[in-house]
Parts: sequence; C-alpha cells; structure tokens
Amino acid sequence: MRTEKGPDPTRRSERSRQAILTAALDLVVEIGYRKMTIEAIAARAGVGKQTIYRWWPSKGAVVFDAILALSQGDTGDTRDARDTRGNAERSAEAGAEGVSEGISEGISEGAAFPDTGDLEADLKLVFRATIEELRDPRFDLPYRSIITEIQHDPALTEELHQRLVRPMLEMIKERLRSAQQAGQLAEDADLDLAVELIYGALYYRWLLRTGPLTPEFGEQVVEWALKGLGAGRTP
Amino acid sequence: MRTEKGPDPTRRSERSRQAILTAALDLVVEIGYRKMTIEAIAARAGVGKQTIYRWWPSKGAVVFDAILALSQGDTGDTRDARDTRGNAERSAEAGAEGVSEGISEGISEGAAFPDTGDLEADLKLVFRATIEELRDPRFDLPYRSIITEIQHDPALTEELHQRLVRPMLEMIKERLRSAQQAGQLAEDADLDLAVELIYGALYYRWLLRTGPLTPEFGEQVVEWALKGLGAGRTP
Amino acid sequence: MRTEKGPDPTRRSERSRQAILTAALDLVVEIGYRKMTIEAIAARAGVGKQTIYRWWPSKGAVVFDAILALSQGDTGDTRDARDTRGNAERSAEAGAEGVSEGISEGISEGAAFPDTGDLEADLKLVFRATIEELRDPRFDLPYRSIITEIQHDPALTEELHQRLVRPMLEMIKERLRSAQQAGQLAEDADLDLAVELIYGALYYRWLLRTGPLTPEFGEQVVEWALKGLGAGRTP
Amino acid sequence: MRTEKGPDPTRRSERSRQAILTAALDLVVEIGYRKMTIEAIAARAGVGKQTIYRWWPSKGAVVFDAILALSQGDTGDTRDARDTRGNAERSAEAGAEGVSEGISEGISEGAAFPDTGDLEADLKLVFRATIEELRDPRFDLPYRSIITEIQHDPALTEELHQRLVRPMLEMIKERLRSAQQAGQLAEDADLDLAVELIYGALYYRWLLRTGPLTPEFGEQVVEWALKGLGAGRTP
DNA sequence: TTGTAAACGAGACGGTACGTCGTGTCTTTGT
DNA sequence: ACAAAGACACGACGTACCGTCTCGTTTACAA
Repeated sequence: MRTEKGPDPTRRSERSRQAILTAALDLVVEIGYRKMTIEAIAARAGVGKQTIYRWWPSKGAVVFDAILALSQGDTGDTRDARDTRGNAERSAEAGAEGVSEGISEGISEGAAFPDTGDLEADLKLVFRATIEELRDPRFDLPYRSIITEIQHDPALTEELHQRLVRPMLEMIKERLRSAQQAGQLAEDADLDLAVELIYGALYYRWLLRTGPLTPEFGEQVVEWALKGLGAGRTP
Repeated sequence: MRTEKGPDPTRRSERSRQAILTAALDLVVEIGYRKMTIEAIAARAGVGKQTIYRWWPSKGAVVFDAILALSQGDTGDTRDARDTRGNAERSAEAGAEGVSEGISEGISEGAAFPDTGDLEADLKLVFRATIEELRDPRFDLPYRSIITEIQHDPALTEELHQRLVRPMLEMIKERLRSAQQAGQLAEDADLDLAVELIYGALYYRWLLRTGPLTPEFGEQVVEWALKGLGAGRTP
Repeated sequence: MRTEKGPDPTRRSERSRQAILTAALDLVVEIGYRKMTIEAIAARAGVGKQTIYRWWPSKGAVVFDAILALSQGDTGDTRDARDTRGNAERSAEAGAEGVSEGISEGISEGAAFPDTGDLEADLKLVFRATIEELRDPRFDLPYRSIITEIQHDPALTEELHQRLVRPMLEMIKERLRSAQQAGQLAEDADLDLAVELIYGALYYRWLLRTGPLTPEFGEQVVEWALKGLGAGRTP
Repeated sequence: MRTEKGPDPTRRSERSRQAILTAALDLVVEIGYRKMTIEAIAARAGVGKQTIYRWWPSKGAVVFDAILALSQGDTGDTRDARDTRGNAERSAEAGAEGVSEGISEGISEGAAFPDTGDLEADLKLVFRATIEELRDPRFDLPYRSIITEIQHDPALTEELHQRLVRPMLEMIKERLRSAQQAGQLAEDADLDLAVELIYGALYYRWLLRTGPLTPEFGEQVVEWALKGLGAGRTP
C-alpha cells in the first residue's frame, strides 16, 4: 500500500533519470552552472520540465545527484531527492555513459582509504588522486557548483555532508586514528582538527584560486601538515 | 583630455554610488545574494537601473565594491569598476553610514599585522578578529557571496585577488618572514605554503560548514599549524 | 499532425485572449493608443506579457484584433494572428462583454448591404451608421489607431485590407453593380473609383478633422457624389 | 523688453535649428517616423538633446516644422513652436540644403492656384503635382507622419490646419468660387463639401493604400467629381 | 486482453527579472 | 547666457526562465 503523497518512485522512468543527470553534468561543463537552466536540462535530456520538478526540488539538487552518480561511478540511486537518503539501498542498475566514465578515487566514495603503514605515503597517494579530480573539468566544475550552492541552501548542505563530506572525512579520520595508535601522530592531536588542517590548504587553493593546484603542492601540504601533527619524514 | 569610451567618471554621482553600495549590502544581509536583484538594489537605492549598469558589469561586482567599502571602513573610491583598480588614489569623501559602520580588523585591509615578537600570540589575535568578522552576518554574507561569485567569474577573481586576498596574504607573509628571520620558523618553510596551511583550515570550516567557527577553533588551528612549521609552544 | 513551428493554437487560452482584447480596447479609449503599453494591457488583463507576445507580433496587431472582435460583435476567432486569416472558421464561443457590446453596422462586417432598389437611400442609411460608429469613441479611437498604425506597418496593412477594408468595399461595390445594372449609375463608371469617391470625403473629414462629422454631412456627400456618377435625385 | 518666460528666441542658434530640421527629415525617410528618436536627431544634428527640447515640445512638432520648411522651399521660421504662429513674419534666411531641395507645388504653399479658365484642366494640373509629391518618399514619409501624429495631438492638429490645410483648401475654394461664378459649377454646390469630395478620394487612396496613386487615378477622380458638381466634359 | 492510473513529452500559462533603450530633466563644462 | 555633452530617475521594451498547470500519449500493472 502506498499512502504517502508525492510521486510513486516505483514507476519512475530510469531512462529519464539517466538522461537528466547526464544532461545536467554536460551542461555544467559546457556553459557553467549559473547559465544552465532547468529548461535547458529538460530540452537536452528530451524530457518534460515537470519530470525534473517531480523528482528534484532545485537545480542544485539535480547537479548534486549528478555529481554523486559521477563520483560513485554508477547511476546513483532511484530514490527521491527529498528523502532522507540516509539508509541507502541502491538499485543496481546499469552504469551511466558519457561524461561519467572513469572518475573514481579521491573525493569519491568508491574505495577505502589505503593503509600501507606509511601515513605520509598514503596521504600523498590520496591527495594526488584528489587533485587530479579537482583539475578535471568534468569533476571540478560540478563539484565547485555544489560548494557554491550550499552557501545559500541549508538543505543541500546537509545532503552534501551526509553523502559526500562526512563519509570522506570519516575515512581519513579512520586512517589517522590508525596512525595515532601506531604512534605516528601526537597523542593529543584532535583528529577532526587534523583533517581540516590537512585538507584546508587544498580547498583554500582550489576555491580561492590563489595558485595552481599541482601534485607537488599536494605533497608539500601533506609533509608540512604532518610535521605539525607530530609525524612526517623529519625524525 | 578624455578620449576613452565609456562613461565619464568625473561626472559620476557620489550620492548614487553610496546609495547603491549601501542598498546592496543591506539586501545581501536581508534576503541573501541569490534572491537579491539589480532591480531591488536600484529601487532601494532610489536609483535608475541604468545607473547601476553604467558603473558595474554585474551584481557580483556591486557586492564586491560594497564589501570593499565596508572592509575599508570608508566609502570606497570613485573609479570605474572596469578599471584596473591597481593604482588606487582615493577620493577622500566622508564615511558611509548604516550597515557599514565599525567592521575593520581581520579580513580588512585597515591596519597592519601586529608584531609583538610572539608569532603565535599575534596570529591568534588576528584569527580572533577574522573569525569574529566571519561570524558577523554583515560581513559573512556578502563575503561568502563574493567567494561564491568568483567561482564563475574570472574577472572578479582577479579583482578579489588584487584588492583583498593578495594584500592580506602579503601582510601575513611579512609577519611570517619576520618570524622566520627571528628563528621562530623553519628556514626551509615556504611562506606561501605556510599561509595557506594556516588559513586553509579556517576557510575550509567556514565554506564547507563542517563545524562551528569558534575562537577556540582558531587558536587550535594556529597552535597545530605552527608546530608543523617549526614553531609553537612545544620546545 | 502539426509540424509547423510557433505556438499550438489548439492549446490557446480563450479566457486570456478575451481578456487581452477587452483590456486593449478599454485602454485605447481611456488613455489612447500611444500611451498604452503592452505591459499595461497585460496587467489589466491579468495575463503574462509573454502570452501577448506569443500570439500577437505588435501592439497594433492586438488592437486590430480587438477592433475586429468588436466590429463583428463577437469574440473574434481563435486563430493565430500570424495566420493568413483568409479561411476563417469561427469558434462559436459566447459573446464578449464590456466595451464590445452593441456596435455592429457601418464599418463592421456583420450585415449585408441593404438593397431596397433606391441606391441613394441605401447609401444614406449605411453612411448614417458608419458616421455613428466613427463618432463613438469606443470605435473611433481604436479604428483611428489602426489607420495610424498601417502607415508604418505593411503586414498590418495587408491584414486590414483582407479582413476589413476589402470586404467592406466589396459589399458596396456589389450594391453599386446592382444599381448600375438597374440603370441608376453611368455604364462607364469605374466602380472602384466610385467607392473611393463616395467614401473618400467621409474619411478625409474624419482623419484630417477639417470639420464635424455629422449625419447631414454624410447625406450631402452621398447626394453630390451620386450626381457625378450619373444617379441622384436630380432628374 | 522681454517679460515672457522661456528661452530667448533672439539668441537662438540658426545653425542648430537648421541641422535639427534637416536631420529630422533625413531620419524620417531613412528609418521612419516611429523608429526615429529625439536622441537620434540630436546625435545626427550634432546638437545637445536639450537644444531640441528647448525649442520644440515633441518629436511630432520637429517633424512638422521640418516638413513646413521643406514645403515652403525654405528654412521655415525661427519662432518658438509653442507660439501661436498665426501671424507669420518669416525670417528670410538662406534655403535649406539636402533633402529639402526642389519640392514645391502640390500640397505646398509656394505658388497660387492656376486659373486658365478651364477648371478641369487646372485641377488635373494641380492633382498631378500633388500626386507626384505624395509619391516622393522625401515628402510622403514626413507628411504621412504628420497626418498620423495629429490623430493623437490636438495642438498639432490646429497647427497643421492653420499652416498647411486651411491655406491649401482656401486656394482651391477660391478657384472653385471663380468657376462657380463662371457658371461651370452648380450654383447650389457647397464649396467646402466640393473640396472634400475632390480631395477625399485622393487622400483615401493615399492613407488607406487601397491602390496605386497614379496620375491617371488623379485625372479620373477630377473628371467624375466634377460631373457631380455640375461641371466636367459631359455637356 | 483490456482497463485504468500513473508518469511521461510537450508546452501554455501568470509571473519576475533581465539588460537595453528612450524620455525629459538637470548639471557640468566650455566657450 | 546658450550650447554640447552626458549623467540621472524613470519606465517600457522584448526575452528568458521560473514553477505550475493542463493536455494527449505511453507504459505497466490489475482485472
């Protein structure tokens, strides 16, 4: 029995959902988030406007789902964007085509954080992947748009935290905790703070555009940040 | 002689300029950058739309000038927004009223960086001021809007760097250089990197909204960042 | 199947169309054609501007359709203003309210030209009706506006001819032909010329405003014009 | 002594006045009355907008003065357009250049109505000249604009009557009166009516654009109109 | 196999804001 | 003091999208 209001997710056209997400992603890259309109997404996706409004509350939400599908290397999920999205049971549909191919590590949830025992090496590895993503327009532009969008949209902020930021931060914290237990990190180091210290410089440069976001920059950030946290190459 | 095209800055109405900047600032705080329209600014300022379009290329540029006037604790300058703005000879008009009163330290250019000899104390002092600003809606909202805006607008990016970011970073670097010469900082520390390491965490938390932006957080960031950079309380 | 571009006439809102025509008519009378704006029409009709622009190419075209609806004593038709309008299959909706009530004879297409056998009497009858219309602000003002408008708009000229001028002239010519066959008109009289001779004086006085447009004037015009054309009371 | 308000006509720049009238005339022909703006006239004339507003109350008034200067084969007069203009003492300046050259007979006031004793021939002569003018864009377009303009502007209507229409009609009436005294016109013919009967057809065809305005058309109108008025070729 | 009900594409609708243009006024700057 | 130049407040232009609301047309489940 279905008593709730709103559209019936079981009848949702997977075809349309795919087309919309793909169109949104392409358009962000081609003309930018600001110039992109719902009408343009609908037109490019060959879809009625109402089909977008039926399943997403805003342009930001569409792009957010699009980037999620992208970063997860699959088609995302079928659930309504207005759901809590916490208890995610994925529908295992076929993979998306086009832009969404091949991006996986870094910001993405795909894989677990590597743990070779060498914290600095592990962090550098992940940083390299992350920086690669942030330099790839297919990821840079939509992700930047989301960050932009959450400045004015609390609902989207919560979504982003739940589905992207917190999982990522937790992974890193897990790795740091492991390092801390191995004595590679100061015992009194606050791991939340540590994560922001490490990632802050990266995002600062990315968002403020104070300089080129190179792999070398990433390595330096890791080295100096770890020094402060009681680790690092310097004995 | 004036041979260049475009409006004549000498004929510009200072009255209108003031009213526009003030209206823009008020509106960002009241209804937010996204919902604010050029028409609303014009209406609130008692000004024709054309007078805005004549002197600023975009909504972002208006807010940018508004925040600059705010952070400099004065009325800004009379020059055309499309000028390079590098060689700024200010017209020494009377101070602006309303919202713009009283915000000065921190992000703002107003004062020089303190140098008591104690780097950590100096940094904490500035951080406290900065965080206070970032928590004040009158500054938070417009500044956040600018950061948002530069993600899509290279011209605005350059403006922001020239007039706000670079001057601020230079001040800090100057202080760090002084500390480095005093042996309080590792000799091989890259000062540009150091600045981003220190400020990155602050902006990360502010923009990603991963947690509350408290003075305590600021102090912790300074402490741990300086540790890595070869300074700090640990002997 | 509909393959042509442009809006779909079958989806057109009859409600809006009516409201627009009525608003336009009222406004011409109230504030005059020149001061009337598309925005004012839209506002008064409770309609979006786009709904006007979707179906009419110009202010003149709206007023033209409005006057047509008025003179036909009905709601006009549903067809696109950009159609040829030749093959008019009317949608038989309910009649319009307000200003448009009760004007019918004269310029209007409504009835056939009377033919009592007495040409002069018939013409005087029609002239009286026509002059009555031209003196009625509800008809005078919009019609005057149309005549004004065609001076600068060839498309509108063609429309006016097809839908108002030619039908009217044909009716008169038909009556004149009948009179000619009855020997009441010179055999070599050019009927096109005759019509213009008869109606010219009327329109001259109306448009040039050289004097009051009275029924008496109409009768005199008919009398003297018919004299020249080989008819008239004088034996 | 000058006690009236308003600008001092004696200080008026004849140079500017000329340039404005010429520019207006050229623009009517080039882009049409409707698309022509005060700003465009000022720009083309190399004149400040205020100089136009100072001496004329509206675009229509400028064009009206321009056409008057044109039809009088001179530069018009220096007087303020807001004067009564009844007692016209012309300033005998040098003739205008450019568009305004060479148009004189017909609508224009220049010459007296010919009187060879043959009314029909005289009328046909004048009609030919009039039609030639009405077919010449340099005269057609501005004159048409004036006729258009008086539909909405009573002040302009009065001006047109005083300075163009009435003088012209009086000339014709004078000629008709002469013919009437010579027994070439019915004794009971109303001359005012006669004039409108004769000229009506001409203007009807010109303004309604019901057909080509040819010299042949003019001759036919004269012939048939005179028949009715008790004259003409038929014995 | 057929109803029936939902989602779908399409797109018209009442609106808001856009960025531009023109108006008529006012001010500044030469002559 | 008039003229050129042009900034100003105002308001309409015609366009682009918004988000909502019908329209028929699939589509897919239930009878």
